[in-house]
Amino acid sequence: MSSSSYLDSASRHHTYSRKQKSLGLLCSNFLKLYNRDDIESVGLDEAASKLGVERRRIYDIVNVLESVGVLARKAKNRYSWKGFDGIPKALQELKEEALRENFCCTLGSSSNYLKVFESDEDEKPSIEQSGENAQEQWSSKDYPPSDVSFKKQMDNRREKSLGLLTQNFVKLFLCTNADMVSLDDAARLLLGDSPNSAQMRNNSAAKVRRLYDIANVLSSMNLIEKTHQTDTRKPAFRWLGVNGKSDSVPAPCDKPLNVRQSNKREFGSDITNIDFKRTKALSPIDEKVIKVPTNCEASGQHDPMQQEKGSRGYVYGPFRPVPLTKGNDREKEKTGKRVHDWENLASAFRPRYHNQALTELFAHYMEAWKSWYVEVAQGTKHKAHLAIH
DNA sequence: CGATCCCGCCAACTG
DNA sequence: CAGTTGGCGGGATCG
Repeated sequence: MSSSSYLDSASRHHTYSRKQKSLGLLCSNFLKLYNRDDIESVGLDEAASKLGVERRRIYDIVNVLESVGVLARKAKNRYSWKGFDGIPKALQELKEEALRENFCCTLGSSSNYLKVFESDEDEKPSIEQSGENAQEQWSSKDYPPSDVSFKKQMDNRREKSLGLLTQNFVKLFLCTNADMVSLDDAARLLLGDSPNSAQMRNNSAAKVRRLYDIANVLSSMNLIEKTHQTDTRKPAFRWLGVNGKSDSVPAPCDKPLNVRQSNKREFGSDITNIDFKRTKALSPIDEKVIKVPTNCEASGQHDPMQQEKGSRGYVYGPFRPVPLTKGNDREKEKTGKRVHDWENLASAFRPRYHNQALTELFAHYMEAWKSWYVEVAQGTKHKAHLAIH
C-alpha cells in the first residue's frame, strides 16, 4: 500500500527533477551505502534494490568506480569493495601505464589534438604477481598464444567502454601538467578525433554524453570538479585528486595554485531513488510500475521540493541533523566509533536518511564554502591563466 | 535555444 | 539458450 502516494505526489507537482536521479547522486548514495570498512563485497542486484534503481544504472557506476580502483570485479554479479584506499594505487598504475604507452601529451589548444592509443591490453587486474606471465589478463580463456592473432580486436566492445573512457580521462589529468581540461578537449582527446579524416566518428556529441556520465560519478567522489574555464565559460573539469589533498600527481612545478580542496557536490537526501518516471511513461493500462518493495512511511516523506540552492547550484536535500558526531573527517573515521548499523537497516528496508553522512557533509560544505570565499576574495581572476593555453 | 544527461532498448558476451 | 553486461542515442530537463 501507499505506493500510490509516490505517484500521487509526483503527479501533483508533476515536478520530475532530473537532478534527483543523476548518476552522481546515485553514486553518492552508493558510496554512502558501501563505504565502510566492514564491506568487502558488493552484489549488483543487492545494490540495485537497495538504491532503488535499475540494474543498468549500477553498471554505469560500477564501471567507473572499478576504473579508479574502488571496486574490482570478482565474479558475475559480484564486485569486491576496495574503497577509497584503492584509488591511489589505481591512479599510480594508470599513470605508469600512461607513461609507458606514451599517452602523455601536451594538451595544446583546441587545434592540437592527439590520439589516444590503446596499445593492447589495459590495466592489470590489481595484484601484480611478479608478472613474468602476465597473460592472465581479462577473460580470454586461452587465446592463441601464437602471434598477436591479427588485430586482436578482442574486446571490440571494451574499446568504447565507459571504463576505458574513464581511465583515459583520468590519465589525461595524471599526465598533464595543467589540471584543468575542458569538456571539448577531453572529448576531442578521448575520441581520437582524426585531423583530416572528415566525417570520422563524428559522434563527438555521442561521446560527450559518456563524458558527462563519467564526470558525474567522478565528481561525486570528489576526484574532479565540474567548472568552466575561468573566462571562456566553457565547461571544464578540474582535477582534485584523492580526497582533496594532492595525491601522487607528478607535476609539482608549474600551475600556480589551485586550492584543491573543495568537497562539495550535491549529496542526496534519500538514498533510494524512487521510481518517478519521466513524464512520459503514462502507461494507460499498465499498472504503476513500482519496483521498490517500499512501504516505508509513505506519507509526506520524500518531498523533493524542499531543497535550497547553494551559492553555486549545490542543492541540499532535506536533511535531518543528528545529535551525534561532529565528524570532521570523511571516509573512514579514525576514531572507530561504531555508529549505527546501517548495513542491517539497509537490508531490512530501504534506508532513507543517512544522518551521519549528511551531518559530515554539511560540515564539509561549510568548509568548502569558506575556502571558496577566501579564494574568491583574494583575487577572483588571478589563478586563472594556467590550464590550457 | 544549447548544454546536460536519464532512460531503457537491445546487441554482445557469458556461462 | 537464459542471464549478465553495457553500448548507444532518443529525447526530456536544465540553465
